Amino acid sequence: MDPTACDAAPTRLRNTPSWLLSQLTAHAHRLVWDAFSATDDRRYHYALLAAVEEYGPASQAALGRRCGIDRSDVVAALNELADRGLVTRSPDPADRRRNIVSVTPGGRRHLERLDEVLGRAQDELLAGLSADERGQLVRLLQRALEHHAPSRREE
Amino acid sequence: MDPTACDAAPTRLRNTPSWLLSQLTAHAHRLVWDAFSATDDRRYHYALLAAVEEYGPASQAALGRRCGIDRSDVVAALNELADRGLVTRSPDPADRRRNIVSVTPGGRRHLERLDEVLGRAQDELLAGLSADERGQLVRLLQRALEHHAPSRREE
DNA sequence: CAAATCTCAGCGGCACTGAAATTT
DNA sequence: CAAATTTCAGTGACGCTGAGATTT
Repeated sequence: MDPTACDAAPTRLRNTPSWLLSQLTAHAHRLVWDAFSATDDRRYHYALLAAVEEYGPASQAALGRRCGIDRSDVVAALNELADRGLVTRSPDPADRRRNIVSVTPGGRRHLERLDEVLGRAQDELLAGLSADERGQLVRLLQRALEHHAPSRREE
Repeated sequence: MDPTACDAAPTRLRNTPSWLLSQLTAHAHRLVWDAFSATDDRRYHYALLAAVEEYGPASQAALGRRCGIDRSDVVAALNELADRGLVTRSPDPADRRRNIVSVTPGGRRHLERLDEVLGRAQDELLAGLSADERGQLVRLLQRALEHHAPSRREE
């Protein structure tokens, strides 16, 4: 029999939100991985570039909080971005514990390229849904996530 | 500042379906992990028990296809379930390449306990959504997944 | 002193690949 | 022969923990 074939999933799984999320997220990760691998990027790279581009130079801890990335993984991902000249790290004169992370012009251009391939991956991911349904899905996900957001504090 | 605080995510991420899915799925995995860890279970255990319970004794390959679990990971998870007496493996006399996996009475009882704690995890996961919205989310996820389902074949 | 930041070392579930042995 | 099944060894992104050094 065809090894790529797929039988119906058990009813328990098919009706369990966390399982459905897991499955669709696995597809998403494959598609995004494929989209990013052409430039040797990973999801953390995109998230950090997007954060520093939108909010301007920030400390590593602040970037990690915005993106939901662990402090430890922020270090590793920024090392790679800095090695490629897409971001720079400089010590914060006002608080010498911190690094100020900035995006370079090359980093901005790189981010725009990632925007394009990521957009195509989203289209493929949600190809089974209409534009209306995609909007519904996004809003439901955002709403569900709000409930799990830790309390907001100032940076 | 509070290290558990959370600033607003970048606009790019907040509007990217794959990122929203990733984030909510991460919460789901944490909640399900916590729910299952009391009995030393993981998601693969539940999925495989659910599959063999619903469709009756089946080969490992068939179980893996139903659950979307790699053949290699099916082996490891079934080893653990069999060690605990929740499933049994016996060679298929009709096709000696295959093992026939069956759930034991203890396995059924175990599955029911997992159903309960998993249900509570789902409630917590979607606490921000109404019952109506939860239904919408489930249907949208199912629809989106159908587009990625490989062609169906007979077992 | 407590707390925050950066860094490094390491862990473990999960999704996956490749290959060997067996059988159809 | 090709293809399917089981098994094992190994890989790597990802989410996370703990600890140390530095600074506030």
